[in-house]
Order: sequence, then C-alpha cells, then structure tokens
Amino acid sequence: MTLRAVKPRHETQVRILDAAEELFMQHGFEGTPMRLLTARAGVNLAAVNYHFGSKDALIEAVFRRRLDPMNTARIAAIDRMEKEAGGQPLSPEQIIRAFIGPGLRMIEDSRNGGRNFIRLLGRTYTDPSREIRALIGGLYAPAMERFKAAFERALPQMPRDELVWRMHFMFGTLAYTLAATDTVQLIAGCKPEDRYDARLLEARLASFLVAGLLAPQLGAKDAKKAA
Amino acid sequence: MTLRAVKPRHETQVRILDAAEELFMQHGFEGTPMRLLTARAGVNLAAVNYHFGSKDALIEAVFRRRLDPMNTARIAAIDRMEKEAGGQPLSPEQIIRAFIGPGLRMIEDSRNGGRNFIRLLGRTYTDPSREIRALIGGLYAPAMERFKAAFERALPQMPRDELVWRMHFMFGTLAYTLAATDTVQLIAGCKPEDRYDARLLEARLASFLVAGLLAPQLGAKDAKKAA
DNA sequence: CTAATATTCAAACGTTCGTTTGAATTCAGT
DNA sequence: ACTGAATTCAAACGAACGTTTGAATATTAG
Repeated sequence: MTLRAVKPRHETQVRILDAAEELFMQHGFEGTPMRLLTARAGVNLAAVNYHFGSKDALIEAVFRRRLDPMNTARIAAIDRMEKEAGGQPLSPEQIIRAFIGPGLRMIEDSRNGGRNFIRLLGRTYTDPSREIRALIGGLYAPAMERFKAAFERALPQMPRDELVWRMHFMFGTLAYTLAATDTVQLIAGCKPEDRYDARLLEARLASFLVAGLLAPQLGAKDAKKAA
Repeated sequence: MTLRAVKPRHETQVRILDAAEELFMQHGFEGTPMRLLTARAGVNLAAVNYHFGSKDALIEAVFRRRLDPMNTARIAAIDRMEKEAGGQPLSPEQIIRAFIGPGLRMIEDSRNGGRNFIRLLGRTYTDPSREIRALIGGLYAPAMERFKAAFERALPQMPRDELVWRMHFMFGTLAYTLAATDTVQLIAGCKPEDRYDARLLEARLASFLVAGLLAPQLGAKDAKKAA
C-alpha cells in the first residue's frame, strides 16, 4: 500500500508518456500509430484511450508533463533574480539565460527522455495543426508575458514592436537549435561524435542572442513604416 | 498546337503542385489526403500517381519546383557580388542579405502561392521524417557550401566550428521566421492586420543576424572544450 | 480520316488507422 | 475472504488511407 502499491498505480501512464515522447519525436504525431506506441510502451492497445481518452488528449498530456514545470521554473527564476536585484532591471543576458537555460539543460537528460522531449518541442512550434500550435502557445503564454515584461524593463528605450520582433527571432533561434540537434551537419561536416555539451551550447547561444537583441535598430526612414 | 495545346499540356501537374503547396502548408504531408488534394486541384484522384508516381514523389516535386531556382539565384547573386568586388571579400551583411533575400521576397508573392511555399519550407526543415529532411538537405547543399565559403572569406579570423554554429543559428532564425509568419502574435498582441512588409522584415532580420554573427566569441576557458 | 499514344475517369483494391466493446483479471476496502 | 471498482486484454468496428485497374476519352502524328 505504501511502496509497492503506489508505484504501479500510474506506471502504465508513465510508460505511455515516455513511449509517446520518443515516437512522436521520431515520426511525428500522425506518423506514430497507436499500435506501435502501445507496443513500445509494453501496454495494451486500449490503454491509451482508457487512461487519456484519445490520441489528441495524449499529445496534450505529453507536453503538459514537461512544459508546465519548465515554464514555472523559468518564471520562478526571473522572479528570484529580480528580487535579488532589488528593483534594478536585469541585464538582457541574465534574462536570456534564464529563458534558454532550462530547455538546454534538459538536453543532457538523455536518461529520462528529456532530450527526446526537447527535440519534439522544438519542432512542434511550427506544427501544421492549428490546434497543436494553439496548445503550445497557451502553455507558453504565462512565461512569455513574464519575460516580455522583464525585457521591457531592461530595455526601456526599445520600441514595443521592435522588441516583439526580436523576441520572435530569439525564440525561433532557440526552437530550431533544439529541434535540429542532429542537423548541424547539414551546414558542415560536423562529426556526429561531437556530443552536445549543454553548457557550451548555452554560452554560444546566449552570446548570439544577446548580440541580436541589442543590434542597431532600423533608421527612422524605415521605422516609420512599422508604426 | 502552339497556344491552346501547349498550355493544358502541363496544366494538370501545375494545378496539383499548387494545391499540394497550399494543403501541405495547412495540414502537413500526412495530414493531407490525396482525395482532398485532387479535389482542390480539380483533377481526378488517380492523376497524382499518373503524373508523379506517388505521394512521396509529389512532395519532392513540390520542393524542387521552387527551391532549385531559388538556390540557383542565391549562388548566382553571391558569384556576381564577388565578381563586382574584384577579389575583395564581401561584408557579412552582404552575404546574409543575399541568402535571406530570395526567401523573404517570395513572401509577398501571395498571388502565385510563393507565400504558401515559404511557410511550408520553413516548417519542413524540422520535419520528423528523416527522408524529408534528407531531401531538403540535399537540395540546399550546393548553396550552403557556397555561402559557407563566402563567410569563411569574410571572417578569416573566426574558427571553423564557431562559424558553423553561427550559421546554424542564423539558419534557424530564418526558418522559424518564415514558418511562423502568423505566430508573432504568440509573443505579443500583434494585430493580424499588420501585413508583412518583406523589405522591412528583411531589414529587421538582417540587423539581428549580422549582430549575432559578429557577436563576441567565447573566452579561451570555454573555447578549449570545443576543440 | 485513322491509328497510336497520352490522359482522364469511376470504381475498387487491400491495408492501416483510432476507437470501442465486453469479458477476464487485478486491486482496494471491510 | 469477499465484494465492488479499477484495470487489462483480445477482438472487432467502421472509416479513411494510398494505390491500382481497365475502360473511356482526348490528343497527336502519319
């Protein structure tokens, strides 16, 4: 009741979520049949519908399991840093690292499938399905608002729409970097043995993003067309 | 034979390609049934298999139709610019604009479906299917090599692997920006009536990418782990 | 005009999909 | 140990998938 009974209570659901994470990453949502998924998880075909209701509900559960704690941690990190700064605005690099840190560090967690999830997450930002994108957008909304506020405080001189675009660019760079962790060799013959060092990647990415965020703004001639 | 006969000769194939472009963008490859595709194109269900062989072959044809001329144009632009420079290396901004220009300007072509294709292309870089990614990678390879060479000439002091990473980041930013042309509002309440001004977007993106490409490199302490 | 080729068409093929069913089994509370 | 709920299981459901077929039609060439 206390030890042996508690564990298998949700074991089936965990096995399903783990298998879904891996297979969704490898083959996509529509490319992953329920039969393959349940076989990989070692459960009965009907288990997904019994525990989650439908395949779509399973997809949502896969994202909620990791994304909710991840974004909660991001918001908590920003809150803590601002409190420590005592009213002073944070530096852009601090904010950027607080945002990209949790995702990048989850790459190293190949043990518990965090790496699978991150890659899955990266390519789901641009999923064809409107419902899927809406789901991801909804899960991200609170954290996004929080970070936007932090950036506005750090860069009070930057116009609102300019900031939105640069956040868009930064978000895209992160998403693609996470999604295409095996596609770097597309550009150059990067040896596949070069395993990802998350700390090094974080440093490289942070340097790139900080520079982009603080890039020279458009001249007045072009900028007035944006207003 | 000269006017009425020439046009309908390939009209069916063009209608199929146009419909595929739009529907693949909206629903993905696996999410687009042949019956919907052929109905949208106004052709018979068997027409795709007759003219292209299979659905997979159609996917390849969709990309080849636009991507081959696009990358040819990119390479030609670089060649021309280098010739005009007379041996002098090009500026990073020149190279970046030569790369992102063709794609961004195709966004404005909503008439002939170029906008559809660009969004489709953006999200296919991170497609789950290995075959699809390999196809895209192969179509991009020549242009990628050409631009890598141009960057190496423009930035001789930058280490090879550092350049590869930064090209990766830049490529990701462009891909996501193209793919998520309706997701900017995810970050902020960007009014949907704000139509894309491709020239303005190109200026914003170029500024961001140039800054990122020229960002300060990692210190020696971190850099030696990369070697 | 006629014969040969190219294309279109309706219909059906076999397969695979997500989901449902109802009985069998395991578990928890008394 | 016994009862009721929770879970697992094999089997089947109807629908939708990509593809194939062979006849009908349109196009080209001699």
